[in-house]
Amino acid sequence: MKNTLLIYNSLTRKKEVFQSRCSGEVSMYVCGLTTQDHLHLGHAKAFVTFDVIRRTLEYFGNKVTYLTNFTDIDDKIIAKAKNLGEHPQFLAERYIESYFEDVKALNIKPASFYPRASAHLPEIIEMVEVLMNKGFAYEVGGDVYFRVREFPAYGALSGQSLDELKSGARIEPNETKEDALDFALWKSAKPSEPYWNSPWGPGRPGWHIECSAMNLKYLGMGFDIHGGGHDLLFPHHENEIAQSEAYSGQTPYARYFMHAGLFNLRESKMSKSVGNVISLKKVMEIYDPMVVRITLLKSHYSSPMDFYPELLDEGAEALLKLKDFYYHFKMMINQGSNAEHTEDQGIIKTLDSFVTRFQEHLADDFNYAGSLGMLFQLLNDLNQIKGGSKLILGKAMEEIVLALEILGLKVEEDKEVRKIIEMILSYRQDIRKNGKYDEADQIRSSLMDLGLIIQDSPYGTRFYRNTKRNNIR
RNA sequence: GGCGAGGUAGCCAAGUGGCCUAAGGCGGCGGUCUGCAAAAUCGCUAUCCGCCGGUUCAAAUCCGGCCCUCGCCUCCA
Repeated sequence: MKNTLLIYNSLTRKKEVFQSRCSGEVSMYVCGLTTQDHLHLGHAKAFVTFDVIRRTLEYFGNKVTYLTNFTDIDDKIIAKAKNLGEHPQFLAERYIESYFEDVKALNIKPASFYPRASAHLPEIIEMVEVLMNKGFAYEVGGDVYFRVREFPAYGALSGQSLDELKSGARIEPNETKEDALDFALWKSAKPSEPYWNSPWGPGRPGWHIECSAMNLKYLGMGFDIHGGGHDLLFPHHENEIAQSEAYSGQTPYARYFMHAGLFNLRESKMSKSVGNVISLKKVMEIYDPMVVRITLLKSHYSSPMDFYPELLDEGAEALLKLKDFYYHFKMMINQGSNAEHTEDQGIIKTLDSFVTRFQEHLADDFNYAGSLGMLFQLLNDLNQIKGGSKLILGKAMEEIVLALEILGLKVEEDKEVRKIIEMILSYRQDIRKNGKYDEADQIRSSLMDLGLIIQDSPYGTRFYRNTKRNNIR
């Protein structure tokens, strides 16, 4: 693609022209899950965002290496496992499984690798040792801390000086640290806690070091895009930069930092600690997972999103519109003629304009909300045409399918079940021809009770699954 | 206190100097089409982009001031 791709880079707080480390290849890392619970809508927002970013980069002709991690060593996991009388690794494993179920339902493309913190202890320990040798870290009673004052660029990402950070400090006083802002690279194990052996005694890695260690191992310094939720900007990403650049002596750690806006529930961020979480699995019991996806796609990735009661219903209606068009248009093509049609030239023009605008929005900092708007605009335009040649209508369909693919929206489902329903509908069509409307309406109503939408049209009867399960009567 | 984001129709939301007398989604009202239903379609639903000034031939978009909302600074996607 010849589009110049712009990316808002949190490092410079500006949109920049994207240039990857190697032309045609993009390496990206997305801070993944701390495996302590099921996913909620906030996770979905971040993960869907970076999935579309990845798909867009691929669409623009890049080969993308996409990493997302599991932080499966963590204080909360340990605490929760202890509560349940379960081994922390088992607990982590359950949530990893749950994660895979959810991201699959959301049609998030698989990552190239899913590195786990627990599988990278040697790399982590090596990093900490080097940081100590270079004077960037110190040990106190089995704990190792990063010495933030030794790293002059500390605070660059969050736009804060050390003193500013300190004055806002809600940091627990800790006598053992040289500076309140120093953060843990290694934590000594308390009795009965799981541990790994290290030069500083039994313990476990601190929170931030695992991302650095895995990134440096798989992607190397200066990889292209580092993503995550906006809540990770400080301290997590700030600390990652400090420890990675201090360790390697090179800069930058990552060329572009990108942050997805947070999902808020009634004015407070949806996070574990506040407890106002909407479980993704619960939402997906009620709505088609694609409802979640299209809802998240309706606003800019970097904007925060507020939850309100109608939010998902609106997405459900929007998805229905997409599905209805898809099946309607398919029938129209099937019954189209190969002959040229008076509308053909107009359709070509409409398509060209759509493709241009769709791409322009994506190329401008992945404005998928704008692109989705263009797609709906195209649907409205195509609904107005009286017909077209099979060839041109087919081309339009190809563009739509491609657009849906980039946005990761699946509208077609279960081919097997479709055959059975087609048989039923063909019977219904016969009796309709004979004027037996009461029975035909009865069949339609029964199918709708099963969660199907049935639409009679001059092209035949189309059907697809409803997007909201409690619409099922 | 510091840093950041934002205020666009009934709701959500894109647009950030002229293509804007402002996309798109949801909703509402009226018409067309239809065996019915639904979908679709047509018309109407912001003469205006938080407020006040300024710059400019031209501003929702730039500058200054004010008001308000949200997030981060503590574990979090």
